Amino acid sequence: MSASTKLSTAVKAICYLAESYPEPKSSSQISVRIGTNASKLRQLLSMLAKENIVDSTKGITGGFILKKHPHDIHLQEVYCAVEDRKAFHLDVNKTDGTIADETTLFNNYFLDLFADVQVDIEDKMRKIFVDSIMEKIGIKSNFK
Amino acid sequence: MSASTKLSTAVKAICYLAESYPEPKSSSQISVRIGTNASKLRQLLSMLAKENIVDSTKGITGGFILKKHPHDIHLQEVYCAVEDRKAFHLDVNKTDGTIADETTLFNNYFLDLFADVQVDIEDKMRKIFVDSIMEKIGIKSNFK
DNA sequence: ACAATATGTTACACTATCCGTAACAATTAA
DNA sequence: TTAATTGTTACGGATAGTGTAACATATTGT
Repeated sequence: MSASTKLSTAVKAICYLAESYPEPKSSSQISVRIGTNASKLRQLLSMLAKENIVDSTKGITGGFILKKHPHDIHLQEVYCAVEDRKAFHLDVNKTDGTIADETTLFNNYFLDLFADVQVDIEDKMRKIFVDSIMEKIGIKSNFK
Repeated sequence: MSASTKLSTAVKAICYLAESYPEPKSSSQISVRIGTNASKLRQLLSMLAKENIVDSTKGITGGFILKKHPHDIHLQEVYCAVEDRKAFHLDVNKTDGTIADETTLFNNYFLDLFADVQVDIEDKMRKIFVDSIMEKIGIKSNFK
């Protein structure tokens, strides 16, 4: 899954869990609602569980429930939870084995620039909370 | 070529042309210098030529020369010259044929957000000029 | 006029990544 | 014990990235 797809899919799932709180929802239930397949969804949700954003229980009555208030979940933490690589990763044409030549200096310059961009994006995402998204979409939260 | 690779490669070529100005350099000369293959490089440089950033001449004594002062070239215009798609494109999980449902609302929200990010990035790039990069790398410009 | 060499463009194979799906062990509740 | 769920891994098909080749076109030098 690409980074941006992971983020949007995870947020969709979180919003659905907020709406249906406190009823646990299975991965297949969520998948039919938000249009992703259940297996990939479980991958995302298990990562969210490790960051204590959702809770998961196995067994017949099991499923996922929201663990954190939508007002306290911002996009950056969702992103970091589901994306192992550096967010919105950007590439440069990597040089061959030769040591610190001019091309390497260029690459380092652009890697620094792209890292800066990365920081900007994360700062932006840190200011956006799930409850504001739900409000815009028109979904009511039943959390707590 | 990925968007970010195109940008960094194009800037490398521009810096090299600024350094060797006004001597025209062939795509193969540039390629051995910056470590990309000549064919892909010609693709980038022909796009830069269409935006009047470089000039190209055919024939035995031909090649590419810089047309614009490094102080007047910012990264955003280089990017737009070499990238046809929207810069730093980000994706959402596109919905199937069904019309404006909840998932579509979500996707539109995230597409808007990603477009915002895009604007931020371009604004950042608009403030960075090639001459400042050359200075940091340690390349002297012989333009004009 | 002709040969040599450059750009500009298209195409192709190879590779890596993305995406949906399946499979299965571990766990839990009825 | 049985059924259903999570958590994880793996796999095939599709898509995109990458390096290279090929060739038409244009231009210079002899």
